[in-house]
Amino acid sequence: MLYTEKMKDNKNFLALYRRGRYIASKYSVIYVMPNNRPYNRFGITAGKKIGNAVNRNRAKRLIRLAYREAELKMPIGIDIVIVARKALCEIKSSEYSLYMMEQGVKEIARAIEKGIGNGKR
RNA sequence: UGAGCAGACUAUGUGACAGCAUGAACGCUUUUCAGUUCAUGAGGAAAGUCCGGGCAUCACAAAGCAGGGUAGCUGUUAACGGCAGCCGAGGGCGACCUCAGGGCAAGUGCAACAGAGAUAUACUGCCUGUUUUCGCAGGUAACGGUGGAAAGGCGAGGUAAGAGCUCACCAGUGUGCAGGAGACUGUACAGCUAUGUAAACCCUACCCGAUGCAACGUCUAUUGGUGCUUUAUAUCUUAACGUUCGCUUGACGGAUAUGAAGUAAUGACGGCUUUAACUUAUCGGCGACGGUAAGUAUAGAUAAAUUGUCACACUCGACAGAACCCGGCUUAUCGGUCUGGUCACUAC
RNA sequence: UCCUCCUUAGCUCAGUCGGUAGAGCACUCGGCUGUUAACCGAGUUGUCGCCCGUUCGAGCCGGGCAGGGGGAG
Repeated sequence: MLYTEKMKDNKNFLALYRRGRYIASKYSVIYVMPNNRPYNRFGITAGKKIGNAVNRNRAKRLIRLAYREAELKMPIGIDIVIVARKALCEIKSSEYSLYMMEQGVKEIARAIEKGIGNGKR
């Protein structure tokens, strides 16, 4: 990935869940928050609810793929965490990529603008 | 042809484009990052973590107790609670399958309800004596019912009635002899009849030190507290304290306080994949397995890699994802293929 | 990676050493009251998580699965 780091620490995840904005859909929940850095930080959550190891790995793969394809359109300087939902492992990958390219990026951009607005207030 | 038994193998395939991880080479560059090309890239259960072993550490890793495990025999193995062959018991017409399969003839405990009586007894009975009868005393345990189990079973003799009291056969126990590596089998004799339950306590034989790769090792930033090591001073003494899951013994370290110096944590790297390895051939063995020869190199990540889309083919694709590594066991699973026995029916 | 515990009525829990499983709340019916609540009386409710085994007989003993909780690094 071009300008993205992996997010590893649990405290970053927790901070994002508490303070970030979220975009929910049938397949996933996307948390975003500006981080004031020259790069993005990216994390994936695939919990036990989704299923066994095969399903969790598949969900992670699909999210990574979709993020890679949509990366160029993303705003820079945000923390982003995608939480997989159960419906994600039953669909084709193209469907989720498409969703990410068309809706996801727009929603993220809008959420970031709002988030910055909130921060200023 | 149908039904059934045992064992082994396999786990969609091919192509195009895009993408991921590791390694090598190339070129760029002080180096790194990024790039190009090539190679390789999950399983039969990778799972559950139920056993066993390697490896590492615990200062020595010791002895006993406690605790835990195993339980026909012989073999196999690094080891095992696995596996193979055999023995015994049970099931199936059979191929074959199942068995925690040592000891209640050491001790203790438990056995509800029913039943006269549950480890010792006498209700209904039978017989003898006595008695007008009722009943009483004695003998006896075959018959009756209860129960999972009633003191060997069944038949004959015997007797007042009966009883292993006697005999034949059978079951069980012990001893001798024969066979076998052994479990055990066969046979002769003897006295005797002994309820079940050790997946109840327990006894016998054998085995087990503990903790787990987030073990552990190397390098390194910072230093307020904390732990450890070294050293100086003071105090206490040969008993206390500390060390190894519990207890005892042994062994080892003298201990505590204060000051000074060093070191550990964090992070990175190693451990991390070449082996009790795999494939083929051959030899030994009924077999598990072992020996020899040749060949092969075949995941190693750390928020964690094998995928996505399209096309074609068919039997239309189940269960499911390595995390230190092996040998098993158990559980999940769409199907398919092959081999060897068995039974029934039909035809020749 | 490893260690432990639990699963019983609709809910919360008892059930020691094996012998047909209970308590409280809830629910149903009747009484009391002008009516409701409270109170009194009576009653219903279990594949003891699932599957094997040991035993004459398992909620209980042994083994294997499943689900859930807690803990250590």
